[in-house]
Amino acid sequence: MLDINLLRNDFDNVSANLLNKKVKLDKDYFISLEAKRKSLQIKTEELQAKRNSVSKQIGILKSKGEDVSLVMTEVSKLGDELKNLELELNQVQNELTNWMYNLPNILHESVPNGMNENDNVEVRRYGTPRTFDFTICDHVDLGYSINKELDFESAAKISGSRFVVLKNQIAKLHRALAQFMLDTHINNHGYTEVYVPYMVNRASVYGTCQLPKFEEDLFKLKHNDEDMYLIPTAEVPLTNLVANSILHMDELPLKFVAHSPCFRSEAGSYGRDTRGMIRMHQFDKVEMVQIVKPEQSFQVLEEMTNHAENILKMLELPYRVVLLCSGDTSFSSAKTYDLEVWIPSQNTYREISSCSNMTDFQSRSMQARYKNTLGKNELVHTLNGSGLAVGRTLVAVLENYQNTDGSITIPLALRPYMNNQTVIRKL
RNA sequence: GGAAGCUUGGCAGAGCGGUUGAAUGCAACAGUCUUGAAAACUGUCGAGGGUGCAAGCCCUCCGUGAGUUCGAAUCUCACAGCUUCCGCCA
Repeated sequence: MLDINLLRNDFDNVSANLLNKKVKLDKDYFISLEAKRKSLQIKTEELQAKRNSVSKQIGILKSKGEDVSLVMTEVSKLGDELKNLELELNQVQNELTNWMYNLPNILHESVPNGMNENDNVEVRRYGTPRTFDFTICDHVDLGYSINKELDFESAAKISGSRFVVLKNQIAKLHRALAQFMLDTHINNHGYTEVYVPYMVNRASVYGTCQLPKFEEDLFKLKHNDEDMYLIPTAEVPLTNLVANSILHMDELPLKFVAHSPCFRSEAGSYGRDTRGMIRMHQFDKVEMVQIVKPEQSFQVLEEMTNHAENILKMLELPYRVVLLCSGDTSFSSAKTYDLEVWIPSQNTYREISSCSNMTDFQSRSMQARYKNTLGKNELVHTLNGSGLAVGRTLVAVLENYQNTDGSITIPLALRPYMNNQTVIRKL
């Protein structure tokens, strides 16, 4: 959530910034609601103060054994008026915070302006897409001809569309990828491994700001009359680890990494990426999260992007780094780099990781703070990045490492995780 | 699923319905002493919000939500979480 004081003091600048995210703020609405809130709050607190002091007087008078009936009748009249005021104030405040929760994060000055993904800026490239001297297959055909180890048919039968069943060598390759990614981030990049719940409560999804705006993207469950949500990314449980806490300066930065399934309803993406396992309701991801001091967050974003890139480098997959333009930067993010891996069958780069600096946007809703050098409580900055999406990495490996005979060469980095197997082929 | 106990500040732990936002201890921070550190001593020290140029003043918060009362950490109800015992279970 944005800082409401930013709007009170500098509405026009905030408004101009958010316009780049294609969000138009209603100034009149905000100003009138704020005015209403202010007068109501002042009146309410005045009455509360009066009630408090009179009640205190009653206590003092009674202890002296004096008569209190006169004061009692005076204060008892306050009751109804106060109750109504409190109710009204509550409504106005709810409306205001609700409105606030629907405003996106402010963009960093280094983010280029643009409408959509066409305006994103390529920052750098790694590797050269391989030239094939035979007709290539996409991962669906490859997986089918390798003993149906990539099995969409079975998944459709037992669950529906946008699910996949992996078997035997490909299932093992999928597992190897996740293990390899985890180990690399733990051993080379200094992250702490965390195992997290795959269902979280409502407060957690509010904490990382997926709610209230993106409810329809989530899978929702009922448990004991309470809403539970399947995590759309491990970012939610990992980041909420520091919700409602005050951290010590020396604890920062916190670096968490988790491997988890992710669940997304993909509402509104009908017809997009229907073939293959690019867009699934359930996919695995290795997620990095960092909790850092505000002044370091943009430096850390560069580092975290490098951490994700290292996985692709070690797998020797061609990719490029893209700085998202204003219109393509997500709701909670101030700045985002996407990593796009080369997908031969589509003859293009496809998103495989997204690294974002959420600045204090999430920490404000989570109340995640640290005691700074002045001894003041200050909101931390939170960052997250995929390191990487395991399913899409599997796609990339299958397609980039395919051979004329339909077999797949296993990347060197993964062989230790595959009993030193070198090739996946039809058995 | 059944039964009992518990839930207070960063932690531990007091708290007869009335100047209690909360004793005390630890931790933390600042200072004195010390070549430096430790110890000792002195002082500061919960969070969120409103208002104000500011100093300050005010409001809210003792698991969560309702209720009783002029007044609730303290009483009532519901729910949740934790601990222990029984049942079931991977």
